[in-house]
Amino acid sequence: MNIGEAATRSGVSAKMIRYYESIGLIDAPARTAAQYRVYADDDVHTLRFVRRARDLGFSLEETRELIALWRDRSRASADVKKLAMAHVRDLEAKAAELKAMADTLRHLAAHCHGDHRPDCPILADFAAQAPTQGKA
Amino acid sequence: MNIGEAATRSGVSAKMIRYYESIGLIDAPARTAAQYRVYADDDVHTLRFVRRARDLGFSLEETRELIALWRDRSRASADVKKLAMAHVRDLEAKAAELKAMADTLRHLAAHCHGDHRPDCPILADFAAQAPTQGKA
DNA sequence: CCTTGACCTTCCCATGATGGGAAGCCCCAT
DNA sequence: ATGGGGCTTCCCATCATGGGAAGGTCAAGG
Repeated sequence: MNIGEAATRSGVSAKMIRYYESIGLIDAPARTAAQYRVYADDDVHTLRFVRRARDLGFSLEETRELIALWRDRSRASADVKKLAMAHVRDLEAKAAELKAMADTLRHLAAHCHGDHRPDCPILADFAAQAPTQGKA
Repeated sequence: MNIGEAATRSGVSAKMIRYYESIGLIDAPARTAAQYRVYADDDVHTLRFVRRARDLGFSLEETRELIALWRDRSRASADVKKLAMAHVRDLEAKAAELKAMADTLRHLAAHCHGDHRPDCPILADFAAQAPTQGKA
């Protein structure tokens, strides 16, 4: 099949498929005489694997490692689990960070009248002195 | 003061100060005869405002709007609150998304032995068919 | 057989925010 | 006057993705 069909079937855009090939994340497929890339079902399978890893927030480099582990029949499941759990901690840390920002802002907004008056604790906070340390 | 001191005092790197100036987020400061940028206390104040907005996850474009609102004494606090709450929802949505990924992965990892054996439900899930729809 | 349109190819550019580093000038203290 | 640190501009890299141009290809229908 051509790249368009592989894209549709895998959920990875043709643009990205070419890119993944260029960085060596996936193997270069065979070509027709006219240089068209030709994919097999197994390639689509790999692309879906990549898609799933990306959807779960793994970087392309991490995805590269995951593919290697996937291909390596002799790897221990502990290796995979270790990588996965490290990523879980990353994700949770980032989520917590975003949540903290949201909470701070929500708190500031709660004290903002939100009416026609100009006074606003949100901007007042932003404009307050002290970068991080206390004491200007 | 020179850009280095403004950077230290505001918590914004000299590199970023120049960048913010180049995109018109902040005003171009006066220059010495030797083209050195000269900042006043008020400029540091603005830079700290930007820093705070960035720390709370606002994009530079949103920060631009916030500065405009900050400078506009006649704006209604409702305008600020609206922008802030929209951002809070953004942050919370992103946090929830990351949390969902983490939960999914944590769940998969929970079923992974994590020992010397090669079988791993994590990779098995990644390699499973079906992109998003059910049914291959 | 030729046209049309959908598909493919490569190549370059843009995003958003930031950092790194080079080449060259400037300023102050010793 | 010399040295070192700070300043200037300019270009490049990151990370993952999309947009689009210019040109070749293939299949279907007239």
